[in-house]
Formats: sequence, C-alpha cells, structure tokens
Amino acid sequence: MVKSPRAKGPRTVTRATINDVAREANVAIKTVSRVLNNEANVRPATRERVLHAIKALNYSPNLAARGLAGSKSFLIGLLYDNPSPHYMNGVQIGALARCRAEGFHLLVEVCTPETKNVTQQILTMIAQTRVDGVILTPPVSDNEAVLEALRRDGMPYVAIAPPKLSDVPLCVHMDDLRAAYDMTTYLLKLGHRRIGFIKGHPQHGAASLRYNGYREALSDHGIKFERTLVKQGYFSFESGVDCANAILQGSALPTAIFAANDDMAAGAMAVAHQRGLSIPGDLSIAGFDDTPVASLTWPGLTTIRQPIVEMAAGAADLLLATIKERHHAGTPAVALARRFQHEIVLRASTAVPRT
Amino acid sequence: MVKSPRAKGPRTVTRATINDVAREANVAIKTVSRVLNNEANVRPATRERVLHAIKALNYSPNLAARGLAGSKSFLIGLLYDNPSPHYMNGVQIGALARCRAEGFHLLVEVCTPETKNVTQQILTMIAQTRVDGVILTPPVSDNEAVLEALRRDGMPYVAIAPPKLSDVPLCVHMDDLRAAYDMTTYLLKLGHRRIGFIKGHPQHGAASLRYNGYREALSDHGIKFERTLVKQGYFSFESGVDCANAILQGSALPTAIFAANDDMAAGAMAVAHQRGLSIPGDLSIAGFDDTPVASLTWPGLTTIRQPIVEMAAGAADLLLATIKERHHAGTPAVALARRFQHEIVLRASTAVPRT
DNA sequence: CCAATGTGTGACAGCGTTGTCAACAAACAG
DNA sequence: CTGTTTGTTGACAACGCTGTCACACATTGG
Repeated sequence: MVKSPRAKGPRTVTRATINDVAREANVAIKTVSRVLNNEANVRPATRERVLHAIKALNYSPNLAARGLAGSKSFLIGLLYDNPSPHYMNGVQIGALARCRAEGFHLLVEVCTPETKNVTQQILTMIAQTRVDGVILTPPVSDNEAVLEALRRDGMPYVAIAPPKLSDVPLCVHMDDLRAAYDMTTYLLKLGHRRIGFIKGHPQHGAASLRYNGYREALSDHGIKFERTLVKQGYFSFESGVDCANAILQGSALPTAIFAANDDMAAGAMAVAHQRGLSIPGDLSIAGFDDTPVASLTWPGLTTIRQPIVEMAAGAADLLLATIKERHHAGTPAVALARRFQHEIVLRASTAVPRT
Repeated sequence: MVKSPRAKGPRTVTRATINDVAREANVAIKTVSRVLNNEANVRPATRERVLHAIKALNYSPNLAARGLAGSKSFLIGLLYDNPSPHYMNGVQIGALARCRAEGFHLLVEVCTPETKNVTQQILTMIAQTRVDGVILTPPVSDNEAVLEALRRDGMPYVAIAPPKLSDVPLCVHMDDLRAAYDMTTYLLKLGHRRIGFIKGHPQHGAASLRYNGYREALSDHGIKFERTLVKQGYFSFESGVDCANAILQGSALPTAIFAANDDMAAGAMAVAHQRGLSIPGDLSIAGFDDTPVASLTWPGLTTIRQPIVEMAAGAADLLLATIKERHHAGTPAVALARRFQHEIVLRASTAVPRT
C-alpha cells in the first residue's frame, strides 16, 4: 500500500485498495471483487483467504469506483417534502436500518414545493448521483409528473402511501379507512352513540378515507349519521379548536369526538378543558397518527398508530429486492403493494360515557 | 452519444457524458472539465460554447467519476443519533439547503448508541463513501472517541452544539445559559418572585447550562434561591409531571414554573390542569426548545426557540468553506465557533401573577 | 528583435472497481 | 480413454472524470 503520488490535502491516513488485498491474499483483484460481491464459483478456501486479508488491512471498497465500474451505486435516494418531522423521522429510521443492513447508503433530498420543476430537479439528482433507486414519501408520492419521469427513466422506486395503489409498481401503505372504522367501532362499543368527527385536510387523500371509515362504522352499527357532529378541519391544532367549538356549540352534545389527526384532537382537548368538560368523563377524544403530542397531552390521547418505521423498512426491502432482481435478470418485478397493520393505542382520553 | 456496450438492465435512457459535451462544443474534454469546475484560464467565448453544449445535451456530471478521479466526492455526511424528530428535521432542512446550493449531497447515517463501535462504524462509512466532510449533531458531537477518530483521519467536521467549544475546530452553538437567564428575567419582570425550575437530564450538557442561567438570573435580581422549588427531571413528559407535582406539593406555592424543555413543561401543564390551577392565572409555565408541542398545548406555551435550521445551515457553511479552502491550499482553517441567537417565544402560558 | 513569461488548450495517464473473455483444472458422459 | 461440461481463476479493458504536463500562441521587458 503505497501512498498515491496524487494524494493531496492534509489527509493523514492512506486507505487499502482492492490491490492491496489481492496482494495480501495472493490472488487476482478480480477474485477479491468476486468475494466482495458474493459471487459464486470461488473456492471456500480462497474466499476465506481473501476475507482474512480484508480484515487484516481493514479494507472497505470505494463506492465511487464501484459505481463507476459496475452499474450499482449502493445509494438509495429518499425524496421528501413532508412538513411532519415525526413522520419523516420514522421513515428515515426505517429506511436507513434496511439500507445499512444491505450495504446501501441513504441520500436525502428535499423537494420544496415552491421549486418550479421538481421533476427536473429529481432527474438531475439521479443523473449526478446514479442512485440505484428512490423512496418516495407523501406528498411526493402523489406527484404524477414525478412518477411518470421515474418510470420513463427506468429508475426503480417505491412509494409510501400513494393515493392510488395502481399507479405505482411498488408501494407500502396502511388501510386508513379500516383504521378509522376500527376506532369508531371501539367508541361505539364503549357505549358512545353520538360521536363527533373532525375531518382532515380536504386535499389529503387519506383524510377522506378516514372519514369514510367513520361513516361506514356508524352505518354498520345502525347509528344514524348526524351532519352537525361533523366539521371540516385542516389537520392543524387551530382548526381542531374551531371544529370542536362548533361541534360543542349544538344543543345535543356528543359524548365523544374523533379527530382525523392528533393535532386536531389536541385542539379539541384544549376546547374541552376550556369549557370545563372533563376528559374522558364528559367527553372522550380520539386522534389519529400517534404523534409525540399524543403522549404529551393530559390525559394521554387514544389514537391510531401508523407503523411508520416498519412501513419505511418494508418499502426499502421492496426496493432493494427489486434492485437486486433487476440486476440479476434484467426483468422488472411485478407490481407489489404491501399493506401494514395499524394499531389502536389506548390511552386515557377515551372511556365509557357517563350516562 | 452512443449507447454503451456495457449498458445493462431496463434503463431506458442514455445519459450524456463529458465526451458528448466536448464533441458538441468542439473542445477537449479537459476544457469541459475546466468549465464544470469553474477553473480559470478558459476564454469566455469557449466557456460559453461549453455551457451551451451542456444545456443542449442536458448533461450533468457523474459524481462517482468525479469522486474517483478527483479528490472531492461532493458528499457530506450527516451523523445523527437524536431522539427528537423535531430537532433532526430542523438540522436536515438547514444543512440540506446549503449543501444543495453548493452542489453537494447529503448522506445521512444513524449512530445507534447500542452499536458497539460507533467510531469504527463511522470510519467505515467514510472509507466507503469518501464524504468530503461530516456534520455532527448531539449527542454524537459529545463523543470524544468519534472526534478523535475524525481528527486522526483528517476528515473535516463541524459539530452542532458540542459540550466544549475548545474540543472541536468547527462548531455552531447557542448560548443556553443566556437563554435560560433571559427567560427567568422575563418571568421576574412580570412580577414573579417564586419561580420553580424543572431541571433537564443530568447527563445532557445543555441542561446544566440552563439551570445555571436560572440561578444567575435569580441571584442578579436579588431573589433568594429556594431549593424546594427545583426538581430534577429527565426531559420527559412523565418526569415533568412528577417534578411539577413535587414542586406544587409544598406549602408556599410558586407563581411560575420554568422547565428545561417543552415536554416537561407540558407535563407541568397537565398537573396544573389536574389540580384546577388556571394557566397563566394561578401559574405561569415556560418551556425551552419551541418544539411543535409548544403550540399544541392549551394555552400555548411560552418557550425559547433555538434557531435549529439556521444553526445547521451555518454549520454546513462552515464545513463547506473549510472543504473548499483545504482543497485550494491544503492549509487547515483556524478553529471557528459561530454562536446563534435564541429567541423568547411568547405565548399564552405566562402572565403577570395574580396578587 | 529575442528571451522570458503568461494564457488557453489538449493528450494522456490514472482513480479503484467491475465486466468480459480466455485459460486451465477437474469432473463427467459416452 | 476422449470429448465435453462445469468450476475456478486471472489478464485486461472499460467506467467518466480530473491531474499533470506539454504545447501553441500571445504579451511583456530589455
């Protein structure tokens, strides 16, 4: 391992190259490469020798060179434009775990909505970095133009919670309708008969699914739907406050309010406190998402947990599998959608209604 | 632009290379390279011609090739191990903005604390990806072994909020002591004389600074410090609940409680609600960090905003400047610490005490 | 007017890896 | 025992770019 004559700057250590390993193990560099890539047809003894040399020299392959020579860059792009830190954090944790396990690295890129040409921006990123695949989070996963561009480019991608499953070859998602249905059913089983609902942002696909879940549950249990118990919110705390105030202004009060996300549920809670309604004694409140705020309210908020981390990990799995398969055979994988199970998290904000 | 004979897989588009651009502009590839890297000694007319060809072919340089040939990878590593989504999100947004602006990409890596050898893990990452520099967030920025390894390796790095400024060549930070001092002073100015304090996690460097700020402010305003008004918390909601209960159990109640972070302040709020104390009428409550929860409580929480995004952007700036300079001259930059200004965010949880 | 010094440009050799293909040994079928 | 397949290895040429150096052509000072 000789210091390269082109070395520059104050780097203090020299790194072993595949050449050094080959020399150490007394094989050709190609053989080292084979071991590195887990290719077949290397005698176990030889493989062992190479592995030993690798460890001895503390060698790790140069990604740039691998990317240049081969076709894989061992880079996965994570495209995001999500206002919710909690959501993105979960996605990153999940995706990162799988990528690392498979020897891939995660490149994150924000797609600011104000950017004129998100599509071009993404394509440029791909051209530069030669990522092996990309993970799309909502609302980027909703962007038709982006999806089309990726398809055109032949870039493997997986969408997290896309609005229409049929649009994408690979995706992971959760059954928002079913989750809302379950939560509503849970409230009904507790004995609630008048359940208010605060709708989510009208442009958010999942929001209407949640509302539909609520309606279906009511109808399936023979409860008459009451228009006055439903208000249009926008996923914000403030809209939750407004809606809760509107709902609680009526003459026939509900005994429970189900909000389409936790922030709005927190707003409803604030209103209840303000009006002197005890939770859950006078009013049960349920949220959706299990964001950190759900455990920081008093009382703790009953809500629905989306398995974000697991979903992201699943997304990464799907993507990595496709990348490997493609590299192996060149055949595109069939469309695959993996559904993840939600979970009702029971905290102290819901209970049997006072009669 | 001929399709490479080594092309493989279902890629549907071929990308222009520097060769294509050179041919198009009728210059040598080296000249294109010069234009790409903004080198001197290219006649304006030639530069223009090259730029035109680049645009015409929609060319963007291959990072892997650049990294392999030159010494820069145009990759910045973001090392993190932060339990707070809000914090990490801010850091990423800030860092990403600057990196993109300078043509760099962001590679994120988690350092799970349970991992046996964080240092080795980081070094391997560096060896593989050849990042040009790394950004360290707390608590990784506290890890002596990691810092030492990076120094040894000659890898430029910048630390966000390191415990000791002198330890690192490059860092950004905020004056936690001063911030707590200011908040305490604000409460004193409102007329509060008995102010409770909930301390942060004893192992967190910033936590003790915040406590010191509280003490200094009291002492500077001639207020006697009372041991019973201070409790040891752990940054969690639950510890906030416990501490607030303990503080409010005494005979002489405080008129305000200042918690070392927002989660604990939320806990204190819950306790106040539970005890029937009105906020801010009977009890003012202040937090620290301005996490999303501060706007989701009722009433809104008065707290201190750390300019996370700006700090991260500043960190990226510092790092990128160093990288460029180093590449230019090979001389290491002098140690640089940039301090950022905090800001008191006034919401509804604090007011003049009832007499 | 000549040497000495810039400028602008290009030829060419790497950078550290993988793909291709050939060489050879061992195992197998006829 | 021969011809063929299968398994194992290596030589060598890419991959797309940058560093080095050389060269042609101004420009300058004596």
